[in-house]
Amino acid sequence: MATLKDLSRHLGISVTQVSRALNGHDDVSEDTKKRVRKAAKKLNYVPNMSARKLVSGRSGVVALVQKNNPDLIEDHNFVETVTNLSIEFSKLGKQFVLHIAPEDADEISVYQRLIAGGALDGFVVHEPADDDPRVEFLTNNDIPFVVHGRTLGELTYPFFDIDNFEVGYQLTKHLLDLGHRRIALINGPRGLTYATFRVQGYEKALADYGVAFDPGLVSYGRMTEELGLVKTIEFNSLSGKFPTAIVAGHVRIAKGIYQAAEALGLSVPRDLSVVAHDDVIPKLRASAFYPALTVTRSGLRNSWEPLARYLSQLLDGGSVEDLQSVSSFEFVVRASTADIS
Amino acid sequence: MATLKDLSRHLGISVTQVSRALNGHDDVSEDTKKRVRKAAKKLNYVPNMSARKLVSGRSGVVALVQKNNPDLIEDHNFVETVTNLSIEFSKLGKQFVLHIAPEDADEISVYQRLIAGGALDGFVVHEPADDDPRVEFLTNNDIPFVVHGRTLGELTYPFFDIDNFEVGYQLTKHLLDLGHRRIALINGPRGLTYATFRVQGYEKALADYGVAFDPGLVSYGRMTEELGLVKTIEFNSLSGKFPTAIVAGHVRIAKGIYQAAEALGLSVPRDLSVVAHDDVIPKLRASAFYPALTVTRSGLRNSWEPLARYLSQLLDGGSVEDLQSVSSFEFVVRASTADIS
DNA sequence: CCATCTTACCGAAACGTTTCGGTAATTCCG
DNA sequence: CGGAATTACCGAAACGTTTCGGTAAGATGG
Repeated sequence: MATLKDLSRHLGISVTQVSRALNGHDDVSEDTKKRVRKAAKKLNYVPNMSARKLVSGRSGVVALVQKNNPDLIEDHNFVETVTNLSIEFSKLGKQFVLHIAPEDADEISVYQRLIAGGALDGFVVHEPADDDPRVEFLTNNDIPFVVHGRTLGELTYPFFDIDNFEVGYQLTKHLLDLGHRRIALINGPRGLTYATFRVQGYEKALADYGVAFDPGLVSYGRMTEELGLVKTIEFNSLSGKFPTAIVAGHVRIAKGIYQAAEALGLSVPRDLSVVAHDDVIPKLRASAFYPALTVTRSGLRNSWEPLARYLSQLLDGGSVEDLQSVSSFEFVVRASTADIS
Repeated sequence: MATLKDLSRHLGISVTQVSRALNGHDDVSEDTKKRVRKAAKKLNYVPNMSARKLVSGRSGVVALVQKNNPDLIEDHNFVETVTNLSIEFSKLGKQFVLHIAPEDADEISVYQRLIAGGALDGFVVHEPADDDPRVEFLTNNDIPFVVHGRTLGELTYPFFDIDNFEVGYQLTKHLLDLGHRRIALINGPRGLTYATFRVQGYEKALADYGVAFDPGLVSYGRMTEELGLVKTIEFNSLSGKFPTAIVAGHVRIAKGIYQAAEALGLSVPRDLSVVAHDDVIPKLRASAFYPALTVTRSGLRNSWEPLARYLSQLLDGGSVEDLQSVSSFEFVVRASTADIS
């Protein structure tokens, strides 16, 4: 474990110059920089993080805090988020810590405790709600964070999101253009911003086509196959009001809808049109559905790199405006919708 | 961000005494300790990790290093390990970092780099091989680590494992007792210690019953449904040598065997007996198989807590002998085997 | 040629904690 | 009563880094 002092002694120059040389400051001659770098490599020098952190006040560690729950490990979305953020932050030379808080913990106080000791520099906030208390807390306390998605309030923080209003709008519009008028929506969990945006897009499309909004045709829940299955069957029990088309918040939900249709003896797309949003999960290909599923497509995998980068840049003093993006999506028409006009 | 100096000033005693009071040293009066603790709470004092680490040489961070690979996120076992270790280390007040190394990286140098900066205190080694280079490296360099499983060499490190030799032995013996003589084994990946132990147990049982060992009846691979399916069908193409029973290294493999049996028109257990080892994965219940699967059972979930604790205790100077355990398992007889004697 | 600027360097302080060595004041014991 | 032990405290140094303020030596310019 060589230190700066070792290098200094070895090279016959001051610790100051060694430090500045390695950090690329400009009041060190090129020649000295070269010599220092060579010696550092030779002596296998690695900067001591704790010391660096002590003086800079930074730890180089970022975290995602998640309340524990029994289904957490089964939550494919969550697992993918954690794994990929871990990879991306590794690339940026930062440590990414998953901090699981006890199920009954007050999340806010967990953030407080973690930040206070200087053990952590910032956070990634996952699945934000319309009016998210975590975002409010972190903002008020000037704690650096980045959001995967966004809240409905003022956007004073870095985030990466896709245009979920437009997702809801386009999926619904596509069905309206085909003549559908009874269109159901099986959305994500109520209160999460992406679900809110999607239902808003859905409502706007209906309004643009002069179709009345029927709250009975909108349902919310965790985006699983089961949700699609159960809700579709529930829609069926609405006597005489079964929708001719369903917008699904996720390909997984659509899978459940297909199952329900089969159970109910309905044919997709003849009796029921289905569209969904596709996050591009490797093991769940919308194109492999039978009939192939029409989707808005926007790879979740494109979000990890910007998320990690945004937080990193924020910590390096980047300005928030440069660290926000709303990514777009593709519309992929396949075989799961019928023209009934 | 209150510091020790703040507390010292506030209480009118030296920084030294404040530090010692909070750390429970015995040359501080009970009265002072109480006052200090109260003030610490009041001023919302949280020790600065970087400073503490700088002097102690410890960072409070432990890691699991894993080479990236395309299937990593799909690897349920891996994900469960990471999530649960994260939870357990959180409980112990340590940060657990998952460090994903690039696919082409030299794992050893990753360890070296991480440990050198003082950023990490120790490692968890996952899925050890018979003669694991990571274990060798970490041992030689006196870097603290704990192994999930163990290697074949000298056990000079903390580990938590189950008795996989006995797993192999008991599963095979059970089939032998029922009169089976052509018994196949579909094992985990070749070279991993648990797979090695299991095949040794399998061979020993055969030997004890005077049955010749046939290498053609043993196969290795990642423990997936697909492996069970493919290998069973391959066994079938061995003309006239189809086994009457199969030992599966994992319930998932057994699932594939059941599928293959169905495809081949074979009935379990009439035409083919099946036994497996059961890690007790929530979504994969051996008792829900039809026919219900006979297994050796040993919950993977019982390993996280000891693993985290062992590493923690090792870092606190615990002696290795107290930090090793080979856990046992239950034998659960169900309906997947037939007596053919 | 003198003043100013630039280049390349250095010493010392600072970050917040732990710990080593030391010291008064009190208690104990024969 | 006098020396030894015990109790409760403190100052200063140390961990390894960054950075602030300063300084010589040489280059530049009018």
